[in-house]
Amino acid sequence: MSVTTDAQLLAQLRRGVIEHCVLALLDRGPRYGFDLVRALAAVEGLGTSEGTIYPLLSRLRKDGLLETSWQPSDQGPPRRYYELTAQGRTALDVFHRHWRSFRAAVDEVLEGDK
Amino acid sequence: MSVTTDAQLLAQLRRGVIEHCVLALLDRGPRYGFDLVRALAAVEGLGTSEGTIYPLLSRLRKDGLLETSWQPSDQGPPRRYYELTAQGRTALDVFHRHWRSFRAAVDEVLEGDK
DNA sequence: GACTGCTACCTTGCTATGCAAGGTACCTTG
DNA sequence: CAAGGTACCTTGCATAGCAAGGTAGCAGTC
Repeated sequence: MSVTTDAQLLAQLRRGVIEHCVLALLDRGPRYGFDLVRALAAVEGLGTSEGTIYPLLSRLRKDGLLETSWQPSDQGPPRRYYELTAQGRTALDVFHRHWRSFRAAVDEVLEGDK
Repeated sequence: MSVTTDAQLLAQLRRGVIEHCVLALLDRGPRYGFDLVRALAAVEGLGTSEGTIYPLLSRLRKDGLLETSWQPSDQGPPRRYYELTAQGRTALDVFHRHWRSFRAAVDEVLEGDK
């Protein structure tokens, strides 16, 4: 048992990145939760589920990184749109820097001396 | 409260990567736990503690990715050296591929349309 | 109107795992 | 023998992804 599967491996990688991928997506314009799930699913390795996204969006809102507004839909129930606050944009910038240096660190260890 | 701190941000990033960084380090030769902690601490962003490493090494050993042997030290208590098994090397290769594609996915989302 | 299916929201409970803190023990130096 | 560094390991907590389940609006079909 255990012996990390591919799925688990990716799940672990997503951790701590998804949050900021959501911010990055919202940096391009407002979006609603269900749509974010689809957008992430379209990117290999970032696919996730509603059980991940909704609690995440709640948290980001509570932390003041996102604002929301309900809007009716042409076809279906109303949607809750999320958009970045100034604080959210700052957090995204901070992450951006961290990501670059982190990525380099991992590359360094992985490629090492090969 | 909450509002992810830099430390927490990095901790989340490390998740799912540390495990394979350890494998990568051991791919260059056997090493003991305490030394791995120091080696990781030397890489910006990958610094972690014994409370992380020892349970991790145990798990990897249980999963058959590592083998261990006790060896006396010149100065101090005996050391438990870890080295990769064939299975461990395979796991490292698998991760390597995942990492590259994951890294590209995140870059794509982050850089997006800027 | 009732049924089906899609869209869209959200919550509960489980699990994995990083880490601070604490504990044990070996060895050397004074 | 006391102190300090090295080295091992465990306990308990907090976080966060996710499967599964729940609610409800809307559209099309019979």
